[in-house]
Amino acid sequence: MNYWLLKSEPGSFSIDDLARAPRKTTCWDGVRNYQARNMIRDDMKKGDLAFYYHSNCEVPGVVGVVEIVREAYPDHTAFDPEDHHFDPKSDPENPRWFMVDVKLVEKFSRVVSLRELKEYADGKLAGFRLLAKGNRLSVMPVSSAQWKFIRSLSKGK
DNA sequence: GCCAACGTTGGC
DNA sequence: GCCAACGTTGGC
Repeated sequence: MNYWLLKSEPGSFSIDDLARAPRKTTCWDGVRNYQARNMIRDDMKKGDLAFYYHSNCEVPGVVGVVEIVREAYPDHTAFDPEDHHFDPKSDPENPRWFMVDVKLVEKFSRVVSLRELKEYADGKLAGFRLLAKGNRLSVMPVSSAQWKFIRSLSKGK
């Protein structure tokens, strides 16, 4: 089983939006980066767990856990000219972008903020992709050691 | 294949 | 709102 981190802007779709969604499940649409696409398409498996990360907001950080409940399938929002994520270079015959479905497992009782995670950049979280300079990936792998550590932070304080 | 211009991301 | 970092595009 693999662990992941998924970024979402809470202004667009927050963990509370997910909590209110039918079956607490949503399709993770709108990924338009090839590295992220490849991980979604090739490496994300049903049953994998992912941190839900709020980006571009007042307190960026990890806010909960989701489970991958459906493996990669074409991101249909790329086919819709009305959609914000429309990409004319993707078509149903030869889809360029993919998405998975995720289900809410747990919303943390507190935010594990980016600021807090950075405190461990040279220790427990050395090498964590999220903390790498200039990192902009919206989907990234998390090692099991990193997972356990961040999970323990969420339960502390 | 190079690289400048441009758009996006995302912390602050 | 600013701006640095990065990815993509397209002319050559």
